[in-house]
Amino acid sequence: MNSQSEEDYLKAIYHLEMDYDSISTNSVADYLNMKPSSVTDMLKKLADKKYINYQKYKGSSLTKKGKLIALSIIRKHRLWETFLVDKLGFGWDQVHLIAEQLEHIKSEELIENLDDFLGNPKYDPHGDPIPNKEGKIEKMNQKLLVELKIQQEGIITGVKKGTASLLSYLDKEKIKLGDSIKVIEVLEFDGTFIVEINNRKLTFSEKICQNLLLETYD
Amino acid sequence: MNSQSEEDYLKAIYHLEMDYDSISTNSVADYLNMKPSSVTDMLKKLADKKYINYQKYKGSSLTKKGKLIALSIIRKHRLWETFLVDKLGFGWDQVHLIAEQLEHIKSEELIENLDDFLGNPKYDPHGDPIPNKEGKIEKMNQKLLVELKIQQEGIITGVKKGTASLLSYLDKEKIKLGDSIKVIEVLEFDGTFIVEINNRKLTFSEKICQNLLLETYD
DNA sequence: ATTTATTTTTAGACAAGTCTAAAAATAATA
DNA sequence: TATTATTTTTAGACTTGTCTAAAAATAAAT
Ligand SMILES: [Mn+2]
Ligand SMILES: [Mn+2]
Ligand SMILES: [Mn+2]
Ligand SMILES: [Mn+2]
Repeated sequence: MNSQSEEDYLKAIYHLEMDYDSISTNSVADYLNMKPSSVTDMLKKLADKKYINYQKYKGSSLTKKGKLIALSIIRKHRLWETFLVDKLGFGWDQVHLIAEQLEHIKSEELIENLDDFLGNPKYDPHGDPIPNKEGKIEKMNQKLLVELKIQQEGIITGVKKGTASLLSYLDKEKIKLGDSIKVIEVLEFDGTFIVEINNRKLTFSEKICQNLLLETYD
Repeated sequence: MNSQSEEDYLKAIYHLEMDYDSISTNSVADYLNMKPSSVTDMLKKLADKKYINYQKYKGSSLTKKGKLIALSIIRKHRLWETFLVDKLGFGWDQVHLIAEQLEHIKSEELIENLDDFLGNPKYDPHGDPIPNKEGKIEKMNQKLLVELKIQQEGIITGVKKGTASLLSYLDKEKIKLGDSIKVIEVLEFDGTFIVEINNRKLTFSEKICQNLLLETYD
């Protein structure tokens, strides 16, 4: 049985591996708001358990075993988030901290029953794919809006980390996850995007475009 | 913020106070499968926090503050049990251990939304009353079937602790919580009860009658 | 190629929560 | 009441997960 801490570390390393090749001790510390010395201790323990490949001073990576555990925690996290939004009426910007706790509840049966109860959803309220029981997860062809060319289309799947306030703005503009978005024009002067969503033309600042994630059709 | 351990101790003391006047260190240790020395340590901490009245060698009792915390944990426990049975299709005999974990999730809003989602239930799947947000709990006029006189009626609310197998028997006989039960006859020879449930006459051994809890109308 | 800066690990400490073994207090029995 | 048994507390140890401060390794800059 793995502790809550161990699970959070494995999840952190998994997320960092999405963005970087080699995972440094400091990057894990930053991610988890922990001191590097604490991280070193935990990395040693996770390596003992064969959940990560850890070489002193060189960095870490998940083993197959560790990756499966990380994915099972992410599965639970995203299913609980879906429950909180779909069934309990929470907003997508309110569920993360609660799911951070719920993801550690130990019961195989619980999570499978929850999955069925929710209608076996494929995406969580932030548009992130939910891994299946076997740890298979859809690899998203995800791009930032700012990376799209004129006339290119995509489906809104989420926002970048640390931009929760963007969610409220989208809400206010009645823009939801799953909405289709098409680039009409880009102003060279300040990088402003003119886009079309739900048959409406809207103007997005460059900053918004740098933080809005889309799934594209290529 | 109270730890999971502190919450479990407070809940244990609350339950013990239902059955006994003075709560001994050893009784808490037995209840939680812990060593008495560990309990002493925790009792001191809970007393420091003004959650219990603790006097060396004399025993403990919950303060108003401690009782409110215990009741809030019990509220969460019973709401989660209701969720697991009503929404996720668990049996009443499968939910306790999972609720034992879920009861410690920290979020006021979560539990109030869950309460609404479940339709503000008054009783959990074992027939135990669910405390309200303010810590008010219905005092059940609960009796064992064996205590009823001939012609007296009651509503099945649960079974005594440690008799989980009785639940399966009742299930098999299509008897549910909330069913009304009436004593028709008591055989003096062996204490067998003849009762009426759902317009059926049934025979219950004395042992069953000593473990079946009813709410009576007096 | 040295020197300097950064990253990472080690060493040692601490809090929480548990345990065992022994001492002290209380209760039961002779 | 004196002795014995039981309950409860104390003393000291251990594990987990965290921290600070210092040392060691690696990377960057002169
Ligand atoms: Mn977590
Ligand atoms: Mn999410
Ligand atoms: Mn618990
Ligand atoms: Mn219950």
